[in-house]
Amino acid sequence: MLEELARAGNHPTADELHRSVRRRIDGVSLATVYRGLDALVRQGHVRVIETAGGPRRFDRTLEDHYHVVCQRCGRVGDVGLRSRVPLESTVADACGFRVLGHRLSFTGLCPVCADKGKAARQLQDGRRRQ
Amino acid sequence: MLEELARAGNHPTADELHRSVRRRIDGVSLATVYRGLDALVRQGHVRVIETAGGPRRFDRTLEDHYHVVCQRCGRVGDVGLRSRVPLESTVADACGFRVLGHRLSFTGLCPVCADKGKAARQLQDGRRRQ
DNA sequence: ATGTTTGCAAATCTTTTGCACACTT
DNA sequence: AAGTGTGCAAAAGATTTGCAAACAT
Repeated sequence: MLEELARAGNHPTADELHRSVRRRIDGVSLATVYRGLDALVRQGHVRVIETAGGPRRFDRTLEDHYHVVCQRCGRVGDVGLRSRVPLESTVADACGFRVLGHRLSFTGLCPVCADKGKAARQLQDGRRRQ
Repeated sequence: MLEELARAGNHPTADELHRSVRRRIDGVSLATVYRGLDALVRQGHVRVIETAGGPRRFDRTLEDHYHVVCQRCGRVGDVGLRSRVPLESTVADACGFRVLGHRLSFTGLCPVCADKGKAARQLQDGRRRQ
């Protein structure tokens, strides 16, 4: 149900999803979206993407994969790569914690913002040469 | 100045730092701590640790290193390990973004919480056997 | 009738900001 | 007097929660 609506965006925030859902069923509150997402996450149908310093995003791809976050617009992309992170036992030795998992994400620029950046730089170069 | 006070905890949140600072200089507001930290970060004297789903923490260790976050109490430890993360160009190929960096952290249990967990488990085992 | 699901508004938590006042040069 | 730094209170953004009304069984 909410599952169906999740495809309205690829890695939506609760708020984005709320807007999408609202388009078909009017009067759905943001709280309901949060509660629905929470249920779906608890049932394992949806995964949470915790991006540092940004709203939570939700992902209906369940296979293990990493994410790349655009540092300009926040858009999130998938990175289908098997882990190359140091073994957890190695880390445990290095820090004294009992290590249970890791969290890895990449930062950069999405295609759209990379283009914008390029355009801006060319504009500057132009001005400099005037 | 604030630098000096940062050693009141190892990876303090703004709030923890505020409490520490307050102990010596009374009447310092949380806003001032935030403003001071912001300045120190901009000057490169302090680094920010963005922990997924928790308050920001601040780190006066400037060398590159990773962190391990206790999933029970939020305590943060250092992990001095050189990166073994896939090359950024490899990732870029896999996702279409212009990849500029990565963020890696480990999750687990700090020594204190690991002990608590162990104690709790032993208690349960005891009950089960009664 | 009982239990679950909602919408709404208010509370929460972390961080930022507007503003007036103090302190400096 | 102009500039900087501060406290306070309010705003901000994301998420959660209490509660009463709506719905379902």
